Amino acid sequence: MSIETDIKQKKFRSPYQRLALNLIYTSNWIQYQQVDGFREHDITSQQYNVLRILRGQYPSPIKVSDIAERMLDKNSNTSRLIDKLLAKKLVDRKSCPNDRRAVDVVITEAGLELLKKLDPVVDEWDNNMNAITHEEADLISSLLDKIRESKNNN
Amino acid sequence: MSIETDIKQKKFRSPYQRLALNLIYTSNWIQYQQVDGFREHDITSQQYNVLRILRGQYPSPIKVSDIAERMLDKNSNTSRLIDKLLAKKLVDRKSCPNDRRAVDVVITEAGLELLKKLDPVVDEWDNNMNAITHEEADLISSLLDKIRESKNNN
DNA sequence: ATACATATAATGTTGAAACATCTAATCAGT
DNA sequence: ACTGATTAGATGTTTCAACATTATATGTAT
Repeated sequence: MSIETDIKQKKFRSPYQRLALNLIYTSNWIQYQQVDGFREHDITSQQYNVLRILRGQYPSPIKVSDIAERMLDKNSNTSRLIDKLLAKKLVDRKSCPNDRRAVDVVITEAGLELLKKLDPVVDEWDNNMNAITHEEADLISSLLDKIRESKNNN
Repeated sequence: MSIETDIKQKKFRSPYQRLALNLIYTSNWIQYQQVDGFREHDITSQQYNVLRILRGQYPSPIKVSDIAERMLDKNSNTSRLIDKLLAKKLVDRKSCPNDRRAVDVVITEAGLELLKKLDPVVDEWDNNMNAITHEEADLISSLLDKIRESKNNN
């Protein structure tokens, strides 16, 4: 459905405004799918995001601040997210030997297994985008990059 | 900056996955701007969203459920959002004469004035997208619509 | 070496989101 | 008209997000 129909707004102040609303709306739409899908695995999208970052580094540990830097939601409270993951034994945490302020985090076997189980589910969500081509997806990605880029140079 | 750099992830499982992450990331990025900008006006993005919906109907009233339907975040608790707006005297609320279950909401003069003050600010955010053209913005919008459309038909 | 600034993570607090439940009004079928 | 189902909105509760503050460790300049 067009964004006009979805939010029942006929006119926008500019194509940019329509795009901004569409981006937020579509992002929410994607995230609802995820929240629903992750619920039965007793994990949140943010926790999943952390686990995936940890897998990207595995078997190397990674500091809490580096995790925070890589998250989609830069405001998330990484300390407490890791508390939750630790309670579920999906990650290990130990003080970093080189810098006693820092804390090293590693994904556990159980964490890796959970991700493995979730991979096909997540792939399926992503592939639900196949109403557009790979090339179109890449085109959007590069245009979004361009949008964010320009603002940083203000 | 490219999404690869922003979230420091070099490889994605597919162009669709990169797009999904980019959409969420960019949506968050847009919303942070808004939260910051609205703060000094003592209003949240969601409250702003409600006010804009109300202005779209002005001077007609609109039911709470109709507001909920038009919101970007379909899960928001519209009742309590309107409580907040009422407390700031930005909206009026009265029982709907035709259906005593329903509640009619109208934006007040103060609400309209606030929106008027915010319009140039919001336009400026939207126009920060001018690293891409109007045509490119419309192209993205229509591709996003296509993505959501396909899922509804599953 | 000391003092001050910065970096890192944890914690405290407040308000909102998420979700379920509840009440009242309306509708639909008999 | 009566029953059950549905709709609309409000409210209760728990968890989480947002933001500020704190504690400790490290870096830097004198």
